Amino acid sequence: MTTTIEERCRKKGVKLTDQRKLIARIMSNSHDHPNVEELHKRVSKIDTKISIATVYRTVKLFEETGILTKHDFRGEKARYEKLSGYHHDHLIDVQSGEILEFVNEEIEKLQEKIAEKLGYQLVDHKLELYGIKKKK
Amino acid sequence: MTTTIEERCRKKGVKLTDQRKLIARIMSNSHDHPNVEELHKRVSKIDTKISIATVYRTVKLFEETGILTKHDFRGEKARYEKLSGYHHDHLIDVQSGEILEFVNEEIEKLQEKIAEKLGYQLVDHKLELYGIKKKK
DNA sequence: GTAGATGCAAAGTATTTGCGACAAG
DNA sequence: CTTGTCGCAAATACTTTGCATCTAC
Repeated sequence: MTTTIEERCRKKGVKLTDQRKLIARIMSNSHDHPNVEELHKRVSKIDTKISIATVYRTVKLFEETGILTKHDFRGEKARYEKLSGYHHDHLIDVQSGEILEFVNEEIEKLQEKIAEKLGYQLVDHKLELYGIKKKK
Repeated sequence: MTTTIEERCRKKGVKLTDQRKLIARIMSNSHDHPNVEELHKRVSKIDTKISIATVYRTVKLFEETGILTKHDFRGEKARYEKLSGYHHDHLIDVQSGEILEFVNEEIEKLQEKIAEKLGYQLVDHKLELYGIKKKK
């Protein structure tokens, strides 16, 4: 895991500082979508000297390097997530704030088709569902 | 058009000030998705005294009243759009910044289905496609 | 007349940046 | 060594808010 990130950094000529390694490691082990403040809190537990400016700089760098993705969910501050191999979208529980991930091939294909019809080649997309839990 | 907005305001007990009427009118006549700064520029041409704070307060109010919707497209400042009767999603040209609107029933239904499968009732969603124009 | 709206400037948030000290390659 | 990074604090960008004044109803 960490090796992969380190390799990716080397390939891009990105210096591997302790701070970056730490942020990479924490994000690799995080299975949620922390915002910068929360991420800073997590890394601070290990490196008490790390500044939030470095966290901001690093997530931005990692986003450009393709290690993290940024999410701007409705009304919230930016959250980050490790870029895992498989693509997925999100469903946000508007009551609890919980975030579920899902994959749906059919919807992916439809999006391509729509873009095509409009004369565009899809380079990216964002699909967010907002819902409330059903009681059975 | 304007009548409708005024009616909606009365129904909600929202006072109809000149500033609000003006903002409503400008948004009704706008067929794009201006951000607050741009909207303030447009209304300022007619009412040179209107403050940007009022524009911020009004778009927020109109959003809650169901007159406008807010969009947070990737990396841009918040944009607003009049809530027209029909629902649509957006395709953003990543090169020119142009925004196209589209409707696709199939995708709407799929989203419902996905939410359902996850045990949720859909209350809202956001679908944005980012693409580059194809040359023929 | 009164509750609520406005304009202004000041205060918040979230994020970025300049700079001298420092560390990676 | 040299180039890029770090921590810090100051700066920026966008948005909200306190307050005295004014306006819709």
